[in-house]
Amino acid sequence: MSQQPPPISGLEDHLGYWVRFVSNHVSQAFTRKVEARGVTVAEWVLLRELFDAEPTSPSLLAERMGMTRGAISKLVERLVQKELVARSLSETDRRRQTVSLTPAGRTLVPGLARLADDNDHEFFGHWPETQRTELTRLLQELVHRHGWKDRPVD
Amino acid sequence: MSQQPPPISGLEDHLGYWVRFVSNHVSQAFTRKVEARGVTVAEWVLLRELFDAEPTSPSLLAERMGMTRGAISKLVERLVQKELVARSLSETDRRRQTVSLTPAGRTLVPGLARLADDNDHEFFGHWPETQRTELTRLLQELVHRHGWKDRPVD
DNA sequence: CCCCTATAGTTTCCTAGGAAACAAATAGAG
DNA sequence: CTCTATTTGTTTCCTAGGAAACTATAGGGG
Repeated sequence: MSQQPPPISGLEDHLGYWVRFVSNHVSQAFTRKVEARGVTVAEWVLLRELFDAEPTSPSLLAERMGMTRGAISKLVERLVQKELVARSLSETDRRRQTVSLTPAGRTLVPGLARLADDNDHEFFGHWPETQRTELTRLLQELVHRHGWKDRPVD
Repeated sequence: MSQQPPPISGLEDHLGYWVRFVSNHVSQAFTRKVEARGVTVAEWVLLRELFDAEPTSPSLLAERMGMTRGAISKLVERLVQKELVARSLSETDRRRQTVSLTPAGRTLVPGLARLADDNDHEFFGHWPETQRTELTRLLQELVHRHGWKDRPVD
């Protein structure tokens, strides 16, 4: 007949809290690293996307990255300013454009990929291989279960 | 004597990528839930903070939440507008203020805590208890190892 | 052909938060 | 006591991205 304490959970009581905690810090660290090369994380993702699938249209990039076309439009414009990416207009359909890496953009990607490797190693490198694999598997399973298709940007 | 393929890692090759992937989606889902109650995630964190440690100063909130004083200033102002939080001025030191929950604010917190519970259950509830505990332990270990003290907001 | 609709990309308006300059108040050295 | 340094909170300026309106173009039914 004792009274229950009111079950008001705290911030730390959720797994989502800890995932976000780690994610934010890992991301912020990566942000600092890439910004030292003059690029944002979203720009890195777009560049890496182009590296494999070039040329592409802004709409496809928007879909693949899970961003709006408006955001992609501005993102591409910034990269054009930095001369890492080039836009070209379709001749058959004048609505369409095509986005591709400039030589400078293509040259930049491997270095950025290395930064991502470093960042991952910095935070997770102390875990045994099996640990990392297991965690990756769990998270991938979650992503697959929910059918999420975008790229995590920001 | 075969040539090595150039080792340019892809986005999915990093554990940080998968952590961010899951974190973003879990967070976005939570954002939608709390916004249906008219608050943002940052506001929820601040309210939950006050619920246990009231009254507090904006500076302390900034420190505990890992945000700038400027951001807290605006955040508190928004919550004052929504009448969930009240500011009061110190009499002994006229620079200082004190922030506390209004009755409406205090009433709101348990419902929001329930939303957080729901959200966590929605994404992680299908895992066995041991799985969740193990993952939480891993992430907490990481947080502790790096001495991170802020609250993950956003 | 003409009109209606759909599509591609852009632009405008809005929000949240960081950085840094700022104002007001206090503390502390002398 | 006074002058300087520090602390507290605010404000201004800036950035990135979403939502939705907008422009230009293409496609398709009649």
